[in-house]
Amino acid sequence: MFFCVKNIEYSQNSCTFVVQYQLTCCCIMTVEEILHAHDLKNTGCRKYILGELLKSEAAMSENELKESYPDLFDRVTLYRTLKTLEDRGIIHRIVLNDNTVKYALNRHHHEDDKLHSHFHCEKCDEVLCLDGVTHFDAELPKGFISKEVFVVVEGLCADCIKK
Amino acid sequence: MFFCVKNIEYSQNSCTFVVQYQLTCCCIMTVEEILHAHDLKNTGCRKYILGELLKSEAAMSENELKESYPDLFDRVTLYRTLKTLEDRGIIHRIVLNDNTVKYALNRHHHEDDKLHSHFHCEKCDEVLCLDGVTHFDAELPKGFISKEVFVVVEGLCADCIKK
DNA sequence: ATTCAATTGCAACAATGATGCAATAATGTT
DNA sequence: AACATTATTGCATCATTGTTGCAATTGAAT
Repeated sequence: MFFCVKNIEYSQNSCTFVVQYQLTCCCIMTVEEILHAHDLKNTGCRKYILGELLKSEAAMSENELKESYPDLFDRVTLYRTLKTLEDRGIIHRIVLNDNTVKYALNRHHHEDDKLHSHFHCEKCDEVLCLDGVTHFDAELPKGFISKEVFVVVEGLCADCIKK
Repeated sequence: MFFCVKNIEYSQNSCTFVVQYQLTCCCIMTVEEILHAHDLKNTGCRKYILGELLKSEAAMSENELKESYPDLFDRVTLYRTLKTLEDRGIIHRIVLNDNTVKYALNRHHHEDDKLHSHFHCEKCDEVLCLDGVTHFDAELPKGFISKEVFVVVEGLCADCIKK
């Protein structure tokens, strides 16, 4: 199955991230279309989570997702839906150094990405995906190979410095 | 309070890590002496944890620490002891991308360290502190400042590649 | 040996991850 | 528009981990 966005053809398997990037950043597609593109049913919880994440620039925790409507969905439903969205490559989970977890949309082309870096404000707890240029080099012990690198930069965001 | 190791004087507050580094890597001091240097009582759980971590090159999880003697200490005691040792700067906790936690000795001079990087073997689950040269550069949004950077490199260790 | 503060074990609770199962909802078909 | 089928949801439930209070115990200074 192929579909076309902005005159570029993508197979659904190999390039959904690019499509989604155009979606979320250029607002060409709706939540429903994202789900359809990934062969997922248009259910309430999925629409809600994607809607919230699309509205938010920052990554969101399970609690932050529940904030607006605490009892809209069962805890397990939220948990399973987040897992499904993660498995399908629509969102990713970010594990912070304090052991908490946040979720964010995969707004970019992640397929070949091996470096996942995020910023965590120690004051307001906001988490952002670092989309700018990021370099990482580590000297590994002999014979070791690296596959993926996860980085969390802890610091203060611009808003919190002002205050 | 000052004390002397290898003809170099260190104030206890500012340089305990250096002392400890000499300790653990050069085997000048015992577990008891480490505890004494940090003004901590010589208790069973502390001696056990430090002993296990000193024996092990890799970081250890709570379960790995309990493996040899499952019922030697209460779960809460282990938890609190790990916290004490972390608070005193003797060990550090490593949060992996799968949400699990491991602990390792602060074998190096960590005071000015802002980059904490670890290797996690996806096959055998072993975690090592990356002591070699490690560089990290990230372009942060305008006005943001970074304080600490936590890195986890996921991959395969030499032993697991051979197999 | 005594004393005092620190440490430990136990009970208990919260938060989170995870699974089974029956009820319900979403989509393609008639 | 109703139906059938499969996926999704809510509920019950359990495991694991983080956390605190309190009374009993232990470490080490005297």
